[in-house]
Amino acid sequence: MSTTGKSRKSRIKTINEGLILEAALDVFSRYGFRGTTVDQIAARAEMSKPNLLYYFKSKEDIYEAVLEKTLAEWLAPLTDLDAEGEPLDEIRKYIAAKIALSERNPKASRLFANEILQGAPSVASVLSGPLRKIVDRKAKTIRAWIAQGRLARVDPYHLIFMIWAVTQHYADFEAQIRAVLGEGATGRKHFDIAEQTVTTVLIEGLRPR
Amino acid sequence: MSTTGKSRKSRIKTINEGLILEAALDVFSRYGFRGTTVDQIAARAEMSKPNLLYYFKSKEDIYEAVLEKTLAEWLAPLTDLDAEGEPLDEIRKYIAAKIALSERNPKASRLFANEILQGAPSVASVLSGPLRKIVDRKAKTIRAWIAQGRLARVDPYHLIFMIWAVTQHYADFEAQIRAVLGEGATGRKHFDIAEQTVTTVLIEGLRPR
DNA sequence: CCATAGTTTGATCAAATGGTCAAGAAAATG
DNA sequence: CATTTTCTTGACCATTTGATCAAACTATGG
Repeated sequence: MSTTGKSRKSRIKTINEGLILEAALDVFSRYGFRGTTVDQIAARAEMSKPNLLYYFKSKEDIYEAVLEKTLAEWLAPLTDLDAEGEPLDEIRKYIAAKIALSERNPKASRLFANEILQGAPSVASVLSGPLRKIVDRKAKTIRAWIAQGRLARVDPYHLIFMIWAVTQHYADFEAQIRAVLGEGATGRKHFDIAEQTVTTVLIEGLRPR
Repeated sequence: MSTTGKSRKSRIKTINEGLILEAALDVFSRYGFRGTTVDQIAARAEMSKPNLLYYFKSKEDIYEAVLEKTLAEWLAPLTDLDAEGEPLDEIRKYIAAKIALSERNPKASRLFANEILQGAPSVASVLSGPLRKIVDRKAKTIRAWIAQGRLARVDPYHLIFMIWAVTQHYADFEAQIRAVLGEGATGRKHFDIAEQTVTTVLIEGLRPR
């Protein structure tokens, strides 16, 4: 979509679609698909409901759009795990990237969490298709590292699940973490400690013995 | 309204309240409070909607009841972490207990996850009250273990968060795990590998150095 | 400054939803 | 077995919700 293409988006259209997707992420990430109303999204986007439905035909269309936009970013870091690199370094980098993502865009994480909690009705095919393919590939990489004695003997799949769990937890359970640490526990310092703790335990736990 | 005591519950009442709470856990754990309808709960409980509302005044009443019933069980294992025990053993037991809970009652975990994702509107006071108190106490225990050189130097709070994350992940993200591992990956074997992986990495990662 | 394409909204609709109520059916009680 | 209490439900209600539409408004290119 450039200035010359056949279907150039008007300025207004671009802006409004952006506003809608942003508002939709806000609401869907909190209440899930069924718990969200179109009025809520429209209100957050400061737009009338019919106007919102002028840009997206239905609530489901909005959901699909915001989910797709989010999913790519959310799953990308795993691809960067490099078989040629030093195993513990690669894993450390992966953890750092995922925690950074949780800090920068927690709503994306929660949107995804909500979708999975509800049984992944909209992304089931992505999970058992593309995602599974990447994970299978990376599992092979990890297995190779283990065979070379450069990593502790652990199940590669569950290792990946563990990393997902501990990194996304900071976005998904933010409310709980804030309550336990006290409201003052916001900001970068808290994420730094989190990353350091997670990294230390996992890396030491994965060191070959 | 009784024979002896001041408020003995009739057989039918006991049975039906149980059916309702079970059905409610089923639906709330999947769709969250806002995404759940009273009709859905009534249908799962094989009961008419007015009849259901005869036992619980409102949707919110049902939610509070099922949440409270679940919360106690869900948070209990942490209490058992014993300052007098061997640190790595205690943590191993705690992990085992939490994973067992995820396997036995994944819906409870998902109910809780949904509540937290939505900002913990109904359990905020529990989180910043009783839960926080327990966690503070256990954090002190962990700190003492570290001071005695019996545990690696990590932040106690984030260690607890890590354990919550990796154990509850198997319940909360079940749909994703099934998709990635293939549908055949159900059953106890898969949970055994999970527990072994999680335990190995965390325990080795926490061994004092 | 007109014409066309793109944008916005008030009014409206059918379906879904949380909740009520009166009246009937079943249990418990004496 | 008569009566009182508990339980159950069909019918109903006010709101909310997803979606539509015609009419009005605005941007923009010629």
